[in-house]
Amino acid sequence: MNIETKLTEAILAAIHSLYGAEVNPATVQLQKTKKEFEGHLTLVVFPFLKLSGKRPEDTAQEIGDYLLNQEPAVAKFNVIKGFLNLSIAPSSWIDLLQTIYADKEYGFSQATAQSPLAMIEYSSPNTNKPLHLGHVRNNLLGKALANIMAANGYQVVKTNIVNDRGIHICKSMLAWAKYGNGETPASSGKKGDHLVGDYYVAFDKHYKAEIAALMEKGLTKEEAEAQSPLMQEAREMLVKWEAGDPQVRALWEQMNGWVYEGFAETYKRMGVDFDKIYYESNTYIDGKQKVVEGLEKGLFFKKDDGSVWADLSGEGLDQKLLLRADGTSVYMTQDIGTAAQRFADYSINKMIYVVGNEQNYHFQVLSILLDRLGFEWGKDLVHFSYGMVELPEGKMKSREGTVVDADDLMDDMIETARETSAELGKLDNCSPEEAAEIARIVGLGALKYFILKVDARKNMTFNPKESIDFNGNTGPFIQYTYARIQSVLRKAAAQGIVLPSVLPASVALNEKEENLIQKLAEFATVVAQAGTDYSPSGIANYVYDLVKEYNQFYHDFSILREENEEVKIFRLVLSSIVGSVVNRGMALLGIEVPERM
RNA sequence: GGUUCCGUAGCUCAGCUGGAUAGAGCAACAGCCUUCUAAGCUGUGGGUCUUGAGUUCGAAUCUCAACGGAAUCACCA
Repeated sequence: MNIETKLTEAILAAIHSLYGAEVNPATVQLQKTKKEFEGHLTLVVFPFLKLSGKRPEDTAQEIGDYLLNQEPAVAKFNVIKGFLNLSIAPSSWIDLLQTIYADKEYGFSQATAQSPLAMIEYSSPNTNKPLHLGHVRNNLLGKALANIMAANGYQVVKTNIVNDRGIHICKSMLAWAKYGNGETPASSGKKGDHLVGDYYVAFDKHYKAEIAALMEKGLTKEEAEAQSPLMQEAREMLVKWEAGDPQVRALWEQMNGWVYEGFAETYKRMGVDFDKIYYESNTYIDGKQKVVEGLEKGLFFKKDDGSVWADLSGEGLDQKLLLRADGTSVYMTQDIGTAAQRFADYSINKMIYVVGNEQNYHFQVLSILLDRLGFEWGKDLVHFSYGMVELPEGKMKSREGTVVDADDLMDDMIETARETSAELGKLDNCSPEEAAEIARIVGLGALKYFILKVDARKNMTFNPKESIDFNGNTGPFIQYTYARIQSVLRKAAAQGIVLPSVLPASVALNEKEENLIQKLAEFATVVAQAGTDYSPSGIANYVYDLVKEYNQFYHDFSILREENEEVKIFRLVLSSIVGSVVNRGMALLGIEVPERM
């Protein structure tokens, strides 16, 4: 049993016995003892002064005496002001470690068919351009969140809503048809999403040129934009698409197909995946349907021009458009339709949308609308809102060409990892295949960890040149520690040492070992906390703390050269547990760990 | 202007269900590789936790206000 839980119970018993009072377990504040003081756990006694009617020091002393007599886990204690510092008996540490060691799923809960189902939407790309740095943050957060929810006993469905319709894809299609010479991914050797993205850029270029030419002739910018033949063609194409024009549809399917192939490659490399993908081209009709139903039920209202609105002034918000006067749908309509399809497909208990914080308002509204429309999870939907990724020069602007492409970024990271490994001579004994694999794991690990360790809500700065280094609080540092643990374990195995399944009972622990055990025990709490807080960064920072703690231990105490056989075995087991927890923590973040590096 | 979020070391970030002298990394400086992987370890310097009130025995943490920054308040998605 967890030491903290055990102590909390003992403290409750102490208070009952000493002062005859039942107190709320939440008032028992146990915290880690500060480094400067002796002890492992500290009880804050201030909340109990009213019950004892005594000074803080005396109250702490009384409780300490009681615990020392009644609770075997307490070996000794000291009192400083209102703080009761408890020292835990070594046997309790060993028991705790044994529990963690024996439980391969320590800290995780398995989902059953009865478990609540969480659907997590993330990524949500447009089909007119490749994935960029913003998507990278989204994808990593979404995947990590899915892992964390699963570890907390949810059934998890990962989903993606692809924005595959609208004027943006028509622009790419039109540009390809006009300027493309029939170029395909196969003929050009370009990745499909990049190819389509290039034509999106080409459209913009030609469009800009048209505007400029029209303005030369004396038109205002607005007039020029309205008259641009290219833009008119794009709009006509959208109308044809909506009408189901076979030619336009065929081109649309062909080009989207290229994009999906490209995305699939990027996703695979990034290590993200989906259980179910929805397409807006399929859901927007349902959305309109739902809105019409809502209108009939009197949930929404119609304006004179025929447009349909929701009145949210009761919730302190404005009126929100749901259907245009011409009957076409807007973003909100599509999200309602998507929600309807999802609800029909799965019995969702919790819906989590991983979407940037620029859409906070949208999801506030969506939550209310879904609730009105009768979706059970609508009121409690979670908008897992994350901040923007900025570059040192400022925000990414596609117009200014400062967008960081996801594929390029991963290439760069892996290349940097390869170079660094080579400089350090790490790969001298590896085959080229092994070296490439390690570079991949380390490069991607650096990228993923760098992004995930930051609180998702915050805007973050990403400096491709400087921000990614491999020292300190980074993915490679953690991976490196893991690899070193594996190395020690391999060497031990080579010496014929077999790790026992039961720990030696009477090892004298040093302070570093006690700290490590305490840190390992926190893993379960941290995973649970990350689940309720939707916080991958909580996991990331925990793993770093653990690794840092282990590194100090590693440098202070030799493992394989330890003469006392029992101590050696104990330290090997401790190392292997640290390795296992690090591995599982990183797995929650979607980060691989290498066996050597 | 309304709403939401953020403000902690020179820089990038932890810490936030209120607890003792606020922590890491980077950068700077000084040590440690014939010894389990130096992508490491140790040490030094660096802070009015934006500001001001309030609640409390006790506030970086909770409340309110101000200041600074971001997003949004589109018949774009």
